[in-house]
Amino acid sequence: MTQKNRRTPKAHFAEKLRLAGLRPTRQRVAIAALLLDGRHRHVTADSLTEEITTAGLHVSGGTVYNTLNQFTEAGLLRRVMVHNDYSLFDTNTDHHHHFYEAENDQLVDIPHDDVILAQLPAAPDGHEIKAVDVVIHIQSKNS
Amino acid sequence: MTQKNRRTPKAHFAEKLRLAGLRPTRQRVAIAALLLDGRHRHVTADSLTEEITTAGLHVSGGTVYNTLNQFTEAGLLRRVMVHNDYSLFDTNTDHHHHFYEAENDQLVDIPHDDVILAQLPAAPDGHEIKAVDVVIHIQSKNS
DNA sequence: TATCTAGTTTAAAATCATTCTAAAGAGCCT
DNA sequence: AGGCTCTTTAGAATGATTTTAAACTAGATA
Repeated sequence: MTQKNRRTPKAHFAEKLRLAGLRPTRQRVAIAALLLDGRHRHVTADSLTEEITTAGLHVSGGTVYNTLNQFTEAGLLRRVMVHNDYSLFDTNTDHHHHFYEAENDQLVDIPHDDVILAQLPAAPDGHEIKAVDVVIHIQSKNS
Repeated sequence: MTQKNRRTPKAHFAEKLRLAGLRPTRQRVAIAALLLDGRHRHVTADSLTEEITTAGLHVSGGTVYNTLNQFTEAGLLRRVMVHNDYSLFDTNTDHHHHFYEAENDQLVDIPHDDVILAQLPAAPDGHEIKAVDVVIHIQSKNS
């Protein structure tokens, strides 16, 4: 069982980063390999750092934050806004929405088509709509 | 022109606070008079502190934060989630949505009826929907 | 392959919004 | 007025994130 996960080799992520306009450094490739493998999930600077450590690697705190921001800027990640305690990033960049349970800080994806916006207001003069985010706040029934 | 704004006297706000389960202290009444006069706007701990100062009053930083949180908890204010730089509070607690322009950190209300949600997913098992927030991210056309 | 340079990473310090603390003060009930 | 609890206060503490300045590296060039 010494076989590493090689389904998606480094070169693939390096290329992905180049296409996104980011120089594929060792750190960025490592983080891309962890976050951009197609699995949809939500991460924080903290949880990502943990993953990196678990993978036997080390990336400085500043770089974790920088990378998360750069990936988001480049459209490889999506920032989810549900509270102001710390930043949440979604590895699913497709257009979709979220359920959020504040009590347990639980975030759950909602497929795009499960929400139908039958009518939207026109953007204010000189502006255009970039994205529409729907957050459905939920709570457990016995509260 | 030494006449003060007395359209909504202190007693009115003290009563409002009592109904909300909050002891009407000098500071809370002062803040209520500034925020709960029916004008719809968005404030931050900072902008509120400024208003208080402009009104010739003083309330400690801790109390400004506590009051904002307590008012929100009591349903007198609504927290708006559009970024994680600092907390934003909306004096309009009616159900409504927002346009948000990140570039200038501009937040604009959208009347409730201007957004029609024709279909929503069912809440996860054991949960119920508490609120649905729609944030329409916009940008100026020449960017 | 050696060299260069702009872009990156690093650890540590700095920032900044927000919360906590312990002591002083103020509603409000009797 | 007395007293009990909840509040306010200034200042310290917290914690996520950003900044710093120096060391490093990807990638282009010679």
